[in-house]
Amino acid sequence: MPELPEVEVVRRGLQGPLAGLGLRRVERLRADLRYPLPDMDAALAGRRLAAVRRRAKYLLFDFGETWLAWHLGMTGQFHVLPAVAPAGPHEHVRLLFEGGVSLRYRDARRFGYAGILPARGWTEHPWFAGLGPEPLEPGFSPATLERAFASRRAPVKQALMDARVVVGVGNIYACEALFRARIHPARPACRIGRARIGRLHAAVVAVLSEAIEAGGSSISDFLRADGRPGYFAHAFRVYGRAGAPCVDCGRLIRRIVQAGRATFYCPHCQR
DNA sequence: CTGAAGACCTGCCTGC
DNA sequence: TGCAGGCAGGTCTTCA
Repeated sequence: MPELPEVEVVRRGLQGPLAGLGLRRVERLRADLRYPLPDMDAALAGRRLAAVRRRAKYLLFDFGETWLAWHLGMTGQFHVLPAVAPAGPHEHVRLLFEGGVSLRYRDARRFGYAGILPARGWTEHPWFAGLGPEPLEPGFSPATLERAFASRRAPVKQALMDARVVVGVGNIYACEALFRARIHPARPACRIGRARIGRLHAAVVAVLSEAIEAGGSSISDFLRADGRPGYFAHAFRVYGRAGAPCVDCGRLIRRIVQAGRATFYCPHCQR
């Protein structure tokens, strides 16, 4: 499901209803998702949720000294529901807060995963230690892209999706950003000049910001925590549009496969 | 070191 | 209608 905009939209949807609440109990409806689930009840019951944060595509539930990190994988969803609400399909974990509020985790494919981290030093955890800058923070600049691309012969699309270069850019937004920057997705990263790197940086920032503003992209099963869909999918210019006319030049959008992932681009506009 | 491919798992869509 | 096949937004591991 989610790239950075979707995770950020989920974060904002959870922060309002949950921040400040004490956690009573955690129920696991199965022992593992992608990895074995930690004993969240032992680690967190009785603690108060200070805030819901985000790093890359991970949600970080700040319970003071102890944090809960959660990755949604492809199909993970969080829903805030009354504690008495019946379990939805593929519901695997329930966090029961005070006031009859519960947070439910649903995940059809079970690619998601969760871990308990100490608040001090969480950035050293293997999930976070090697990550590149956040794309919407000052640490991400044309200069950081230029450095990261300099030694890379891989196609620029794969370099852009590499979390060591910049976090949060997945398959959809990589395609969209490259279209906006008019760069061919198969061009080797090291063969992109400074001017085009500047355009690509601006395109990444713009497309992610617009997607967050639109509430994320609901392609198949992304839903916000309140159950509403996001609307950015209507704004895709190339993703999922193989055979349809380019919004700029009218020629047909093409689909290729790079490193096992579908790539959509305009062969006329992108060079 | 880099890069490509496979694996994880289920649901949904297409086409026969 | 039924079923096989292909496809899906992310990451991690393995292999060349």
